[in-house]
Amino acid sequence: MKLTKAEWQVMNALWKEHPATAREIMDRLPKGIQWAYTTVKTMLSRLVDKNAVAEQKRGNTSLYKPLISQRKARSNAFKSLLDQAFGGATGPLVHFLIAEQKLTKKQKQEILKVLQEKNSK
Amino acid sequence: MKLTKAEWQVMNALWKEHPATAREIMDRLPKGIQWAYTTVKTMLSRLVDKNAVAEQKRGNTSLYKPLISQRKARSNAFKSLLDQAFGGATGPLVHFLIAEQKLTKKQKQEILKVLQEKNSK
DNA sequence: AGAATGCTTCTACGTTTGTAGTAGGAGATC
DNA sequence: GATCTCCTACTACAAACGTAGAAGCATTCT
Repeated sequence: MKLTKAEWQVMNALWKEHPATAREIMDRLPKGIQWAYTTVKTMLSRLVDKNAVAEQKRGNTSLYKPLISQRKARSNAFKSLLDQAFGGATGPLVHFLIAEQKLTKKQKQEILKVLQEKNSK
Repeated sequence: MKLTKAEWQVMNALWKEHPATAREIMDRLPKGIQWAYTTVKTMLSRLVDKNAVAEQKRGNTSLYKPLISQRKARSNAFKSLLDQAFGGATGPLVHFLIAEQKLTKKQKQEILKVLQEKNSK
C-alpha cells in the first residue's frame, strides 16, 4: 500500500476528522494546494480502488473514511525510505539524523525529551 | 532532485564505487533486480538528464559518476518523507520511531549521547 | 573476411500520477 | 416550471516511470 504525494495530502486531510465529504476534505487541504473539486474526487476514487479509503453514500453525497491508519501509512512510508535510501538498516539512518544539521536546536531538544521520557519507563 | 525507486537502485550501485561503467553498475544491483542492460542504460541517461550523474566517454564506453552525494540524496528523501507523512515536524517522526520499536535501546542511547554532546556546545 | 561480442543511441509502450473538464441528476430558489 | 447549485460518474490527457527492443559501430576471435 504505497501512497503517492498527492494521495498523502488527501489522506492527511481525511485523518484529521472522519467520515468526511469530498468538499470538507478539499477545504482542509494545506493552503498551498489549490485543487479543483473534481481532482479531490479523483484522488478519493483512486484511494477507494486501492482500499485505502471507504466510501459510503448518504443521500446523494459520499462520505469517506480511512481504511488504513495514519500509523500504518507512516510505517510503510518509513520502511520504504529505509529500504531504498538507507539499505534497510536503521543504523545509517540514525547516524544520518545525528550528523545532518537537519535538526534545529529546538528539534533536538524535542527528541531528547521524547527519548528520555520513554527511556526512563 | 527527487530520485525514483528505480533510480535509487542505480545510484546505490554507483555510490559504492565510481566512476563505473553501465555493466559494472548492472552487476552490482541487488540480487533481486534483473534488468536488461538497456534498462540500466536508460536509467543512467535519465539520471544524466537530471544532473544527478555525470557521463564521460573513455573509448566507446561511458563512465559514470555521481553528481549528487549519497548524503544529499538521503537528506532530500528524508525531508520528503518528513513533509509528506509527518507534517514536516521531526517530533512526530521520532515519536513514531520510538513507538514502533524501530530503534534498539542501544541506538536510542547513541542518539541521546550525541545529541547531548552537540547540544551542549 | 566473416562471425560473435559488447557498447551506444533511439525509439517504444503500457502504467501510474497529477490535474482536470463535461454531462447529467436532485434539491433549493425565484 | 425555469434556474441555480452541488454532487456524482465518466473521460481525458500530458508527464513521469518502469522496462526494454532494435539497429548500428568497433573490437576481437576463428
